[in-house]
Amino acid sequence: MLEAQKSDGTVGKALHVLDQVAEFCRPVRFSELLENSPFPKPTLYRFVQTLTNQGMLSYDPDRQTYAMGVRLVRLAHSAWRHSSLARVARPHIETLATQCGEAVHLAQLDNGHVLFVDKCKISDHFDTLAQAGKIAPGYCTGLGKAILAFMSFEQQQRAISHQSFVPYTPSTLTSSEELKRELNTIRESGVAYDREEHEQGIVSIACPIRTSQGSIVGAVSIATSTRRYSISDLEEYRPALLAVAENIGIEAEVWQVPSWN
Amino acid sequence: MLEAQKSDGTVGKALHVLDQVAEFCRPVRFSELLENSPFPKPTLYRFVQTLTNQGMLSYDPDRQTYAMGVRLVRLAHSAWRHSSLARVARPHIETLATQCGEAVHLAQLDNGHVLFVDKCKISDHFDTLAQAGKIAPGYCTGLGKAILAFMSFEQQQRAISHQSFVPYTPSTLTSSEELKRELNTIRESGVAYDREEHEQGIVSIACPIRTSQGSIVGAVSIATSTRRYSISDLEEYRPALLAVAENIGIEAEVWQVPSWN
DNA sequence: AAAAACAGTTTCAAATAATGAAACTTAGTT
DNA sequence: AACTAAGTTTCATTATTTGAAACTGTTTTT
Repeated sequence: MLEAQKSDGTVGKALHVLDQVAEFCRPVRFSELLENSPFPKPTLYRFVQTLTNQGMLSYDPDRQTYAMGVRLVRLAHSAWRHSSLARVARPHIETLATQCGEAVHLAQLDNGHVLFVDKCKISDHFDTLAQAGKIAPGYCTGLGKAILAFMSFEQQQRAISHQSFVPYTPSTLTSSEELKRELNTIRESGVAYDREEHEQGIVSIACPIRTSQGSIVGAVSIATSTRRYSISDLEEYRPALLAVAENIGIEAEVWQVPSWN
Repeated sequence: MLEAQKSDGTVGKALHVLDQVAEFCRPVRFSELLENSPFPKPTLYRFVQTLTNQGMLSYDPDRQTYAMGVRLVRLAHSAWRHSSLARVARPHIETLATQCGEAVHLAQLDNGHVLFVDKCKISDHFDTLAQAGKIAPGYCTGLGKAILAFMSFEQQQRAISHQSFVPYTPSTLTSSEELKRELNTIRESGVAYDREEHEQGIVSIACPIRTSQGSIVGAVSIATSTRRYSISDLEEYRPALLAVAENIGIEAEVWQVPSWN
């Protein structure tokens, strides 16, 4: 499912180990890593040692487990400031969140997955940091579909092939054919919906953030609970959402946020 | 000043390049990197290529610059959840921030530098994410001195040797001797002060977060502006601060947050 | 317009570091 | 005490990294 090392030598392999540890979403033992690893025991062992030395992993001697290291949060600070849309988009999504009183999300795509780079919800403003960096699937979220719909054909093919099509809820799209049909609709209308496809009771309206040349850099969405509003209620914010996405796109271009085209 | 690769082979070198890029605090050209690099041109070139392939760096073709890549924010999400004090400390520092109405900071030490892992200020709650992962010097911040004061002798020596002793303000301690004297005082009193040593007009009171075995895991501080309060006003919050630090220490132990002892 | 300077990229043989089967050392069971 | 599983080390083999030098393309100077 996840892969990234076509032929990037030792460094690529070591980074793959980092991904593996991250995927566990909890501190993990060496033997657990070994089971899911393409590398033989001593090789994996040395990678883990090196990464720990380097502060990319941290080792808990009591529990004998490895977790992601603090050095990453230092490095990511810089990433967040310079390579993500978040810094540029922050004021825009704050305004939008205040305006509609719902959770506003901002995402980029990272290797086929929707990467949340910022979140803004007026009622619980302390959740932000815990959310940034979180990943969600591309095929069953508003943000993901909005991004996928506006990629170039080759990128889209590649990204679609990375999707797992796990049926999270009854409304989840479960095949690349269904997804492609939906993406065509989205490309025409300019807006994507999440109709409880990822989580029961959560719906959202999302739209792509693009540069003036039309290259996709990310997506914004407004999410809400079905207990409060329906999809059609969210329609109300459509113009505001589109306007925000456009403004972010323009600013991102000026600030030269890297896109993937 | 920064170093981390004793002998960690190719992977260590590649990660050193990442650090280099991060240090620039802005998108950087290959040639700029080369000037500050211990590696010969083709070697550095290949590292940068590999890291870009891997999404650890991102390349802007228009400006021909490299910046930290989005993959880092994904990886750091996991780091923040599992290796940092932040998750455990969050409720405690929120309470403290509400109580005193000033900015509360949480830090760990990363290679001799104070690494902000969380920040909580009631009046501008959207600054959090932008702050997490930021680094500050250890010798001239309340948080840094609180951590340094309670390290083992060997660690302290190593950490002190990493300090630059740049005189940010007239009150900055500018030699290891002065710093060591101050650290002794702090070790006795259990509290560290920043008397406008890093930034003119900003003072803080900080105290260490330790496990029951006495090993240091981080520090909490309350910071304020001299235009509103003086150091002696902050004294008022000393008991609350100490209590919060103790509680975080206890919880961190239960949750097995990795320490550096 | 030619020449020079510069930034970025490729080549290739030598040097070095990574590899993994097997052996070994612990720590935890039966 | 014997057994088992997890973690660590060894070492000859193999594959990757290395960097001087050469090359290409772009910009600046003459």
